[in-house]
Amino acid sequence: MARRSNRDIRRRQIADALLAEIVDVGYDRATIAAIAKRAGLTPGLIHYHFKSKQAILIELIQYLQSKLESRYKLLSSRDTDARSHLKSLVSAYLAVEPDADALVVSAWVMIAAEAAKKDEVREHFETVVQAQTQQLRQLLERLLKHERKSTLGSAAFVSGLIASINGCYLLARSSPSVIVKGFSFDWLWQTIERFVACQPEVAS
Amino acid sequence: MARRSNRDIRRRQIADALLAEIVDVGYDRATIAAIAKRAGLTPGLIHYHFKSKQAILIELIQYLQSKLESRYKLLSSRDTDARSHLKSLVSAYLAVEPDADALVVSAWVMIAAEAAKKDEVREHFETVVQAQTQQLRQLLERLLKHERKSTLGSAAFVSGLIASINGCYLLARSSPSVIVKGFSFDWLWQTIERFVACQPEVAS
Amino acid sequence: MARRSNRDIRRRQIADALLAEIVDVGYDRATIAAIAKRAGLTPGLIHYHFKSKQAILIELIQYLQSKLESRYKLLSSRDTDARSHLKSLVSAYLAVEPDADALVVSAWVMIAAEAAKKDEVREHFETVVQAQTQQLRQLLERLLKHERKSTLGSAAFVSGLIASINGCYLLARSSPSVIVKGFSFDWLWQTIERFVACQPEVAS
Amino acid sequence: MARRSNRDIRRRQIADALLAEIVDVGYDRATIAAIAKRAGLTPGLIHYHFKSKQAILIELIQYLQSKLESRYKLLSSRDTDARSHLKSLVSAYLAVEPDADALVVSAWVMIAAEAAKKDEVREHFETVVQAQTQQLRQLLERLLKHERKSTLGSAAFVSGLIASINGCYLLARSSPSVIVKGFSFDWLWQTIERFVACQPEVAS
DNA sequence: AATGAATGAGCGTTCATTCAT
DNA sequence: AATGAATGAACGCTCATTCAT
Repeated sequence: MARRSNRDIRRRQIADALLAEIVDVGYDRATIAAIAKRAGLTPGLIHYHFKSKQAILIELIQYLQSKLESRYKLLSSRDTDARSHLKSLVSAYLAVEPDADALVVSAWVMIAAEAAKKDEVREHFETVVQAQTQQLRQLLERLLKHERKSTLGSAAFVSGLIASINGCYLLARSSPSVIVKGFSFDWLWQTIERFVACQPEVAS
Repeated sequence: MARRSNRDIRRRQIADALLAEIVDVGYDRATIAAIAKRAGLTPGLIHYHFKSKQAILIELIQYLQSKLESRYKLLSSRDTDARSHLKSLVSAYLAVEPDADALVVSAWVMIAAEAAKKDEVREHFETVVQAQTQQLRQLLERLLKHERKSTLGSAAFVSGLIASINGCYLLARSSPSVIVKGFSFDWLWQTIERFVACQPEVAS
Repeated sequence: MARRSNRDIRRRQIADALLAEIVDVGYDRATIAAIAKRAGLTPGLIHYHFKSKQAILIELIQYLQSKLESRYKLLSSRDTDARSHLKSLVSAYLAVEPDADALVVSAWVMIAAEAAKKDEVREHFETVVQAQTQQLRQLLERLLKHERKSTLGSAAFVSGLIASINGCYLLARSSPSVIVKGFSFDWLWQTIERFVACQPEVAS
Repeated sequence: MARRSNRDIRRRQIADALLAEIVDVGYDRATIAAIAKRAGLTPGLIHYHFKSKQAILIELIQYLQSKLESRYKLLSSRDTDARSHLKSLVSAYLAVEPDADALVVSAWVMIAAEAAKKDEVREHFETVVQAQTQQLRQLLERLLKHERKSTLGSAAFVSGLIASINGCYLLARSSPSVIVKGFSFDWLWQTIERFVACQPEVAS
């Protein structure tokens, strides 16, 4: 009659609490005590489930990646044409729709800053960025093909888009006067439209 | 008889040491002891010249701003046509030329992350971002006018560019595989060229 | 399974250690390390139980107040006539009986000095002084009524008595040659007797 | 042609600055830098004229003693009858007249607190308290003799008065609600009057 | 699985004192 | 006599981590 392990539930709770703390005060200032309190747990239990604070962050990064993936799948099943499909993804990345995920993207840039400092964090962070890049690239190339445009240079363009998304979130927090609400999406979408427009057509 | 004040020299030394520490370990992990050691000073002296660690950061931000300005003036005097002038500025922002300023831009994103957390830092950071935006906008509009294109939407476009620049630096540190050397400049310049190309012409 | 909380025990231990340190070296020179050592604890634990050094002082003030109250209750139950009741209270305030409470009164003046400098400490200190004043006043007026004397001016007189008590303790530490042992009680009691003697009688 | 030494002027300046700082923040929080600034001097010069911070305090105590003495002499030459003479002295101790000396008495209790902690300071402080006691006693006994009252117990009574004066100043700072303006003088004077009234007459 | 007390290294900061000029 | 930079020890406090229960 051994109790069912609640390991996964607890790890999720803790990662969620770290996410919320990062949004509020950043990773460095997110203390174990605060994370525990927010998760409704005790400090000692945190280290029972995670060997270190950094381990929670890495779990969180992977958790965010899985969220991204399921969102991508949801989008894929819903949208029909290539353009609106891509638009949905960019919109999702930027959390245009005001939902709980707005926190996620807001925290993302704080995680990026931490990844810039710690090698192990960077490894996991980079994996997610690469996945994002792949997703965006596939949708963009689908659009280009549909419009009978060349996909030449689309990989590099997409990398820049990902950088821009992160930049928008960084500046939204550090220079809010420059990035007004709704701006990011418009800018990105127009940049994409211009890219598509400027791509040479392919011969049929 | 009285000692000559070396205040400014020391403050510069200390700000430079903080800059170097930020590049290496970020702002939070840049301890006063490490800053002092790097500057060849004793920890106590740091607080003789600065009232707090944050005060050093703010001095550093202003110092970087003045560097930006002098670089802008240098560019203005050198370049002749609007296009190469703008190109030089973007290139300068991205420290394409391999000089000591590469550290500056590399640190910039870490400072942005700190600005995202502390109000007083944000104030000073934002001022510099606004100044960057102004500079870039002036040069872009000069180019547009020269090419007889409309300047409609140039302000918003420039804000996005600044965000992209910051995003490139963030990802260059947190996802280096995505942002290979030289990529950032190319991407930004192409994005600018596409913007110019897509702008409507103005009637003469 | 869960650990039993020893919070109250620890807080008491720490407050007691602060009390002892204040007696020895005063509040300013009572370092967290010294408090911890005296309590047989580690420095870090002090701040686990108290958010700041000042918080320990405030807890100590409240603890001393509760001690005063219980002593007052004990006296009330023991003494019968008004005069000996009052005498007991004054005697208690001055710790005439050589017990552990001698430390309490000796520390009291150091706490007063700190209260003179920090607003939050003053608030709590003042509350205790007001309570002392009330207690003394009630007993004095009971005595006056018993002797069929007017209670006119008794409130002001009692305030002066409280000031005198504090003054005696201050001088007992800073000018011990002036305040010899046992002096304080005699002086205060005679001053009270003279006050009672000089009060006008009331008509029956 | 050696310059006249300004030693005494500087020492006085510094002691005055310490006095002012004590009034504002107490002795412990009176930093050398703040003392220097208030005196219009530089930090290094403080230790040129005094070997330590404590040495300034001791000089200040002696300086205050000399002030007391000159005030006593002034009073002695002005007042005629014993009662008003005594009243003047008590009034002077309490700085009833709103002059610069109000600062002196306000600082006195802070100095007493410091004397309670440091042996060397206590020595000098005690000397002044003893002098005060002598002055007060002489005037009180002159009054008693004039009124043909016994001087029995006057020495002890005066010690208590000095303690009360200090207590009033302590509480005026740490429990201002208990000691309202003007209260101290009235209380002390009434206590003195009652003492005189209760003293037995002497046979002529 | 869970608790929360306990640890201890390290942080930013203060400041009396010293010293080269 | 005077300057003000420099020193270094000590402080209050933080917090990831450990551990007895």
